[in-house]
Amino acid sequence: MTAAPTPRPPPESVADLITRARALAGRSVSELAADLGARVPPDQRRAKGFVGQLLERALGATAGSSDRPDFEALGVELKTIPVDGTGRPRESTFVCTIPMSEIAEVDWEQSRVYRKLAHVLFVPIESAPDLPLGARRIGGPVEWRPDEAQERDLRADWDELAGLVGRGDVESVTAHLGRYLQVRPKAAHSRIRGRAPEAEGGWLETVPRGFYLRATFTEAILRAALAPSMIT
DNA sequence: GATTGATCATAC
DNA sequence: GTATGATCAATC
Repeated sequence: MTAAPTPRPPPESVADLITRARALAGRSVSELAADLGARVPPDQRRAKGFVGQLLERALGATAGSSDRPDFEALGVELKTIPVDGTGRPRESTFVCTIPMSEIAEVDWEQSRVYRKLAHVLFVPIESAPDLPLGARRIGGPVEWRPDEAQERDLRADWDELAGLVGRGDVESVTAHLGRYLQVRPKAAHSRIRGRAPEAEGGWLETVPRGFYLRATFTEAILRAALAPSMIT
């Protein structure tokens, strides 16, 4: 029960990272917080990123608030994902903000979405409205790289959505668009403005937006990991 | 009950 | 203000 924060060295390999993540499976948020010398926030409405940041520390993530992968040397991104009792994601998954003012000059392979989703370690977190933050348990990690079909679908979504923003139709982009990827506001509050292209060639001040993965998509990823051999 | 649009915490 | 980490809560 040491209270001093213990700096974790970064994992030396993907296998090392997964081994560490597996060692956390079954443990509760309060147990992990105690190990790291962190206090579990008393009001979970004000603790939205707490578990994700706790896992970063526990696993030795290096990127901090930079736009690099969480595990820079491995090129792996860490995502915690809240799941219900059946393992179904309870929320969409934030991917990245949209660089609206320059999105027209970016193609898929250069995009933040492509880079962020190239290699992800998902860590499910048991979650329910009536389950206190500290009592939530950490699940087994799921390493994921998009397969051919998944990348094709994500790219199609990105082409459509980024295309709309890039050609000045940002105001017509709602969260209804996109099969697996969607665009939603991403800001501290709705009065924040960013700059997006206007169809007429000028600039429009509008709320900053981000790309999110729909829960149907992450559900398929988690489900596939639980049924590794559906061939035959 | 699922989904969309809005919001919260922290570091720099 | 930027980025990171996300979930909340009003609405469909």
